[in-house]
Amino acid sequence: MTTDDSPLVVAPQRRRKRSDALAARIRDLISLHQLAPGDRLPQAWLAEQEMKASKGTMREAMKALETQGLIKSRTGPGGGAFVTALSGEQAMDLLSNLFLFNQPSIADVFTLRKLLEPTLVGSLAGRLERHHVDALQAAIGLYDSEPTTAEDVFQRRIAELDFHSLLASFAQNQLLGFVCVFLHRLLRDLAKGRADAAAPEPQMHERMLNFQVRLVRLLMAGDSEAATTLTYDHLQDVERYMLAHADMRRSG
Amino acid sequence: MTTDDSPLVVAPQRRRKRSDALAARIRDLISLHQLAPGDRLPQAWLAEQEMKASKGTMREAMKALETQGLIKSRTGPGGGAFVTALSGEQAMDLLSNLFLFNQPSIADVFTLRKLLEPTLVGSLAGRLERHHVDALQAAIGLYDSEPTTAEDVFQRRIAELDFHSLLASFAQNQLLGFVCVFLHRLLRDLAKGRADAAAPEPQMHERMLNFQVRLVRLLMAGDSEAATTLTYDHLQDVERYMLAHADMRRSG
DNA sequence: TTCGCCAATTAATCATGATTAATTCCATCT
DNA sequence: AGATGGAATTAATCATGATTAATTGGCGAA
Repeated sequence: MTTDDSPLVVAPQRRRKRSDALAARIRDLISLHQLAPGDRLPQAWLAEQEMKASKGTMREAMKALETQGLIKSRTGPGGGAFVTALSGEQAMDLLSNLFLFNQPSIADVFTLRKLLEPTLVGSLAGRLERHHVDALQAAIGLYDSEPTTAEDVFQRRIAELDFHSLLASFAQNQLLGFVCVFLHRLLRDLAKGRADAAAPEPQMHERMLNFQVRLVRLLMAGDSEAATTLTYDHLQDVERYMLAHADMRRSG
Repeated sequence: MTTDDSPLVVAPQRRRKRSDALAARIRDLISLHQLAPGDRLPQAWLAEQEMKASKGTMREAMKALETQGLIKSRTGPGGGAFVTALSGEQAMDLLSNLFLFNQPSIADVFTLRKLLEPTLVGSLAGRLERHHVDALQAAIGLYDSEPTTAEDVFQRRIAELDFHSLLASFAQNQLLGFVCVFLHRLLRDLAKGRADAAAPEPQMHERMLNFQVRLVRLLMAGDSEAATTLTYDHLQDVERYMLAHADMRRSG
């Protein structure tokens, strides 16, 4: 290793900003001291002596940590900066920026859904508590008529995704649940981007409803295998529907 | 130490900070004007007149956007704030905070891996370019001897994950690739947390190597099905190994 | 031409107070 | 008791300059 750090050759990374260094330092201190969510950050760390940074720079560092969901600050007596656990919600907000300019295709999303959700749903069989079932029942879109306006169609598609997200949130495997909920979110975003065109298939809503009711029944009965299969078939159906819809839109 | 269950009232969401409102406003402006990565943010937006915020507050807002990976600022003539696309790397950094306090179990991660990676690898069969193969060959850990020290074992486990991440990065389905790479990252973090204990199974390294060589051969031959199966079996093997290792550690 | 130095440009940081807003806690008041 | 009205506390924001650092582009020297 030579002492040659000529910036012309290897200067992709601009020198780290002080505020970033500060944020990293504080993060390290948190993990070093094993602070848990709810714990307060010693104001000594924030006393800008720590790394000779001025008030404003420290403020930026705190803002960065707050944006990362690591801390939250409260005013008032006993206030200050507190460690928090990044919420799934917030994590998805951050993650969604990844696909802001490079949206995945519907097919890509469904590839993942078909691989993950059947297993997820199967794992729920026989494990639903009363409140789970109640929540699912409440989420089932019990409209008695076919949707009429395009807005109607859109609303029900969203409701359908909400139902799946609710299911996913019950998963024991939180990682699995998180990924699935995020996939649903991607689909919602994709749907919003093209909130138009009425339903090409009048019976679709009926089939959705049918699926939800049957699935809950199977889960309560503890029939894991049937629930898995039903979910897979349903996803296949929905994917076909969405792709056809996308095609329609492209050609129309 | 009491467990904190205070927020029964669902936290009356403190009023949004001005800096956050500013950041949101700018994000909206970006999407409204359809700015693409590389585009420069009109300094008019940043002129603190826009929402009568002072310099410091605006600075915080910019820091938030930068942390979210939406912008980057450059000094010098022609400098300023520029729209950027959040990189996968950065996205994983942000996402990893989600599991900082609530780490998933090895079994949970492998549940996802076994569902996703066989399919991913199968999709690569017959699609590898020359440079892909070269990269894979280079990544194959061609050590001729079994690892000796614990550090050795750790290094090779990391190398194995790197190999899988490299594979995943070649996937057509970027979403699938991203999730898999993130799973590997989780495992690396888990491994770092317990970088100890020498290899309980001397032949493990050999089997890993064997897998990598055979897999590349199958992929080049375009045998999707065999590659899929091989990957699944391999994952099963590695999972068993890691779980046994975790058990050892718990009992030791 | 090619290299290195200088000037111009623009963000980053420093410095320093002052003012405003949110929140808690306690002491009255009803 | 329960409501209410302050203090007291602490973050958030405002204001204002000044100084430092990174970067670009051009100009003259090798």
